Amino acid sequence: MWTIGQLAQATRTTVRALRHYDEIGLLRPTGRTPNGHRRYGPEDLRRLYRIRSLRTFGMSLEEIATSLEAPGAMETLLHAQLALLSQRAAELDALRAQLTRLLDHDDPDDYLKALEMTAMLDAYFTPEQQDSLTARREALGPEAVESAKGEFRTLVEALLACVRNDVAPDSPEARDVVAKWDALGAGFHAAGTGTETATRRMWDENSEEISARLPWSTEELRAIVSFADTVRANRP
Amino acid sequence: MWTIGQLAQATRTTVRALRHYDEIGLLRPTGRTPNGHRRYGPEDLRRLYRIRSLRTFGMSLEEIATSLEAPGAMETLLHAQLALLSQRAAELDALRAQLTRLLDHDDPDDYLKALEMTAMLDAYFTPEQQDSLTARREALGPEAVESAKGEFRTLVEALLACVRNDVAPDSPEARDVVAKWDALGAGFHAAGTGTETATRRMWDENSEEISARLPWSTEELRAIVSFADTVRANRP
DNA sequence: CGTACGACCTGCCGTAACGTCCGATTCAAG
DNA sequence: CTTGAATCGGACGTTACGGCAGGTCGTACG
Repeated sequence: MWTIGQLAQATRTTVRALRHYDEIGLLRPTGRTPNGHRRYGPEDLRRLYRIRSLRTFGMSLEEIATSLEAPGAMETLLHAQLALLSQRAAELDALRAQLTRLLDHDDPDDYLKALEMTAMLDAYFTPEQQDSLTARREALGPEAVESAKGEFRTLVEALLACVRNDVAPDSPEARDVVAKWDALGAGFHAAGTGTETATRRMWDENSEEISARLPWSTEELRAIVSFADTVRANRP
Repeated sequence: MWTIGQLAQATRTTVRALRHYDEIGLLRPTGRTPNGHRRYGPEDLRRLYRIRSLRTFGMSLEEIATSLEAPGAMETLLHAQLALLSQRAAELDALRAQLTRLLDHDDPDDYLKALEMTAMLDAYFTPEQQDSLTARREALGPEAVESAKGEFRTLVEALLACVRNDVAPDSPEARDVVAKWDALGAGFHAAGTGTETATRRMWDENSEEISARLPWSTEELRAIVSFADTVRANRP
């Protein structure tokens, strides 16, 4: 039989934790001395060892309580906990990869924009969609991505010119530049992933933020998007 | 300019979280309408994106606040966070391996004893010491471990016989059996790791619990340990 | 014999990042 | 004008304890 201090020292826990376990009914001491001090016996020690062990595996005290009362539930819960640990490990790896990419970025003087982009992507694309996008970019190769950036600028200027000159939405000229525009975007979206509509939503709802890191104003971008919509609507 | 609800929806956060950020001064809205409703501007949105991004990397709101105020601290903090994530990943892997071993154990009908043992090991051996012990066991091979278990039982019985028959602690018979006992234990301890003294402490402080899963009583075990001590003390 | 000290007791507040619920306003629409 | 949705501030709940306050008990020391 041990006092609470002895038990805490023997199991590398704290007196406070043991009192907490007593409070919530997880580990009641075998008895009390006449003056009210807790007395722990060998059975309590064993139970405490089980508790501490399950806690290192990340179980909550409530889960531990139920698993210790229902003997058959133990194996199930341990397997569930293993699955949970594996899942968390996978998530952690993904996060680590993401953070590594961010730190390896070619523009290391300003992480703020990159941070905003990751959060924006998180808000608009599911993890699978993000994987699809990066896979697509990697398949295209970095030089293709760079040339796409250049083409993007050219197309934006061309569309802007159309808008400024009031080019008719059903003219072959307008149709040609919009077709090129759509083809450029399509190169980055795998079919059936929904990345196109997500991109569109992101573009619509964050045009101000997106324009903040592009050399055109919100109004200009909005104008060309609306113009492109009209052109598509007027296609045969 | 957006209301709190619009901002929450656009960034996949919650109204409550935004109010919380306002409360702690992490993200103050640009202004308020005359009636007191919060109004968020583009600058707020960008800041929120940074906040959410840093949060997915596991930073606390306090860390985020400091890193957003001090622009130079950002890179340092991101690297520190990457190191932290890597460390947690390693810990998670170790836990997963431990839990897998426990579930693969050859005695699957009773996890309770195994759980008690893992907690006991955690309490008495540092992680390095535990690694050293398992490495030693694996180097010896499973058949050697099994034969050691048998030899262990034989030696315990021999020591018990010595105690019961009041064999003199300086007799060659006693010295022989204690030498064999020490040699058996030494086979599992790598030199300089401190596992021997840790094992001894564990044995002394948990003799009741250890005896609970051995076919001898606490008193018998205590008696042979004390006898062995005497024999060692009487060695030339 | 008094007292100082250590170990124990109960009870209460604090933590991080919000979730949830409350009653009171205020907005937008019909 | 009324109704439903959105917003406001305030308060409490969550997890697994840490820490502190104020009181009790036993013992060792001067």
